[in-house]
Amino acid sequence: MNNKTDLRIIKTNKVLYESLVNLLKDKTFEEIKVSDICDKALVNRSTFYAHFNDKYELFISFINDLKESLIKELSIIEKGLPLKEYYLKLIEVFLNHIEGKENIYRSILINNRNSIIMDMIYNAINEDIKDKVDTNKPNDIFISYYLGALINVGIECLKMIKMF
Amino acid sequence: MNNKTDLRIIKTNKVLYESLVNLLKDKTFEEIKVSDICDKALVNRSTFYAHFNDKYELFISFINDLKESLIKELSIIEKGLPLKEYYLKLIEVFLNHIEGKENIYRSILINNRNSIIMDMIYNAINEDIKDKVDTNKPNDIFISYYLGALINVGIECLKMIKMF
DNA sequence: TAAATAAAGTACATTATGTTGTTTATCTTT
DNA sequence: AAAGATAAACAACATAATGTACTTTATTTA
Repeated sequence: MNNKTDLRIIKTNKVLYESLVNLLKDKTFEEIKVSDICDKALVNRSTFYAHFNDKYELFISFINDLKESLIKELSIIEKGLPLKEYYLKLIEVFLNHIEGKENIYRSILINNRNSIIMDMIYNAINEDIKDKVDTNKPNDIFISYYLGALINVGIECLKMIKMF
Repeated sequence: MNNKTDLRIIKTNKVLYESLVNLLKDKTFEEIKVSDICDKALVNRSTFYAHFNDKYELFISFINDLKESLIKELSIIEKGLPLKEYYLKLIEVFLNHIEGKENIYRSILINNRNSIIMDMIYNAINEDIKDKVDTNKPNDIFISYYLGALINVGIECLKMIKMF
């Protein structure tokens, strides 16, 4: 169950992802049961367990895909920028990223403000910033400050967009 | 089951709180079962359900207590300060608050970076700031920015202190 | 088209939840 | 200090969800 090119595998993974994301619009992650996911995805429960040990694994797998796409988008930022300029570009890239995946992020964040996804964002950006900017500031706390700010603003934007 | 002065009630609430916090040192909140909490607390499971509908209610009740103590500590900040000065005091109060409840916050945040507690902190401070500072900036996003930064720095501090 | 293998289907053991009713222990009040 | 009130323990049960094993069916790949 690890051949990434088999259409059947790709397909069930996809519908399971979609099912989970859709359920997240209405429910907390914790309220969602494996059978809910399978019902909505029209996938047999035993098939689910052939792919994932539990719903957390599904979720994390999904989040990792999100992370990859975020990393890819971050990669357009040049190396060696001074921190301030990097940060400005970062804001742009990050808000675009969220906008592009708006429905997904909203689903996950509205009921949940899910910490796993917060960590994912934090880590993705943190890796990028350490790779690209060489700052001499007392590092982690400094970066943490700006990333906390940025992520929270991202969430706030989502909330606002929701209004309309 | 609502008389807040009955010693029995106070006592079981306390041991349930403590039990949960201790379990959070080793496990994710989601991994913790009601029976785990009861076992560690030496409380019968039916007693648990006499107090709380589920483990979330216990957790939220606990978080609300934390919130109250944070609000109390915030109350020493004067009203009418300009935003910048308010923010400086806020940093001080908040970091002290975390330091005072260090074990609790570490338990909850290490495995979890729990979103419920993040929201609690965010809301407590947000209410305080809106009550005390009258700023004319485009409000929510602005505040969101600084609070995200502040909270993340708090967490980062906890991580660092953990090292020693 | 054949061989490989994923998905569906079925059945079962186990665990966790939530509820109810009874007995025992503890607390409050007078 | 005793009586009445009530919380906690205990026990039993129904239900829901998890996770696993095995067989059959359908799809995919080569």
